[in-house]
Amino acid sequence: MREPTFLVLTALAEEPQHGYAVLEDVARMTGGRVRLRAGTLYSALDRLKTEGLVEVEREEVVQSRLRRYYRLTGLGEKLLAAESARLREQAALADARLRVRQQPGGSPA
Amino acid sequence: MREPTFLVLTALAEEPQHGYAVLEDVARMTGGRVRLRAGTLYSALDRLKTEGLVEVEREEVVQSRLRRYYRLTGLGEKLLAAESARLREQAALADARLRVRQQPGGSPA
DNA sequence: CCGTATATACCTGTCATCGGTATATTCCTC
DNA sequence: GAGGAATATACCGATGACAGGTATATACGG
Repeated sequence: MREPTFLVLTALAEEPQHGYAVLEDVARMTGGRVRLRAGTLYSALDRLKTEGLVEVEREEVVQSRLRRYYRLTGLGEKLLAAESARLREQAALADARLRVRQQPGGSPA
Repeated sequence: MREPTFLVLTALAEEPQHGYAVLEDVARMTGGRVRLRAGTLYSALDRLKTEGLVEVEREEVVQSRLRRYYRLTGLGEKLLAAESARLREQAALADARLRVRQQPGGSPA
């Protein structure tokens, strides 16, 4: 799973959101670093829907514009949690190696 | 940066290693989950060398076979540390959202 | 002598993502 | 009321990291 996909799932983890709200949420969560393109977002949502990680919760029409709300499925929740654990583990691996580098001498016993 | 690239940099963080050793190191670090293909590894090393994140430390000939040792550069170290921090932040983001999901009621003031 | 392990390297395909564009409506500005 | 920005969804072509396979050469075990 790549970063944009992970962030889309994260945006939907708390409560259902429509596409444009996800776009803004991701930008806010990352402090403006990640600004998803519309193409990235909607193809990701379609893909995740096909994979059963998200589903359409409801559709609203606000000011003549369609809002399609996506919700994280149970499967999506499990996968996001697993992915999050993997990220933490890899960060820990890298940090441990980098610490040894700064403080040479190999593993301390 | 994708997972294989991150793991290659991590493998080189502690001390220089040659290609095949990186392959085994990554498999060991991930408990066998990630087994890099030779094509993935060597194209990644070439790419990272071009980007200045790794460099060739030395070349040895062991049993008539060339061993090319790669070392993480200072730039590579900085980038790996930054990437590791990013992974931790994203994991924290996802975990926070998932916790709210399990325990509904929004942010607790 | 055949398969496996070590070791590097190339080459083709795939797929997520990027970047741009199209569509439509509402709000704000001039 | 014309033009631009924001909202909202959707399609399309290009890119680039990676997967998977293959080629190469040598050493070792059966």
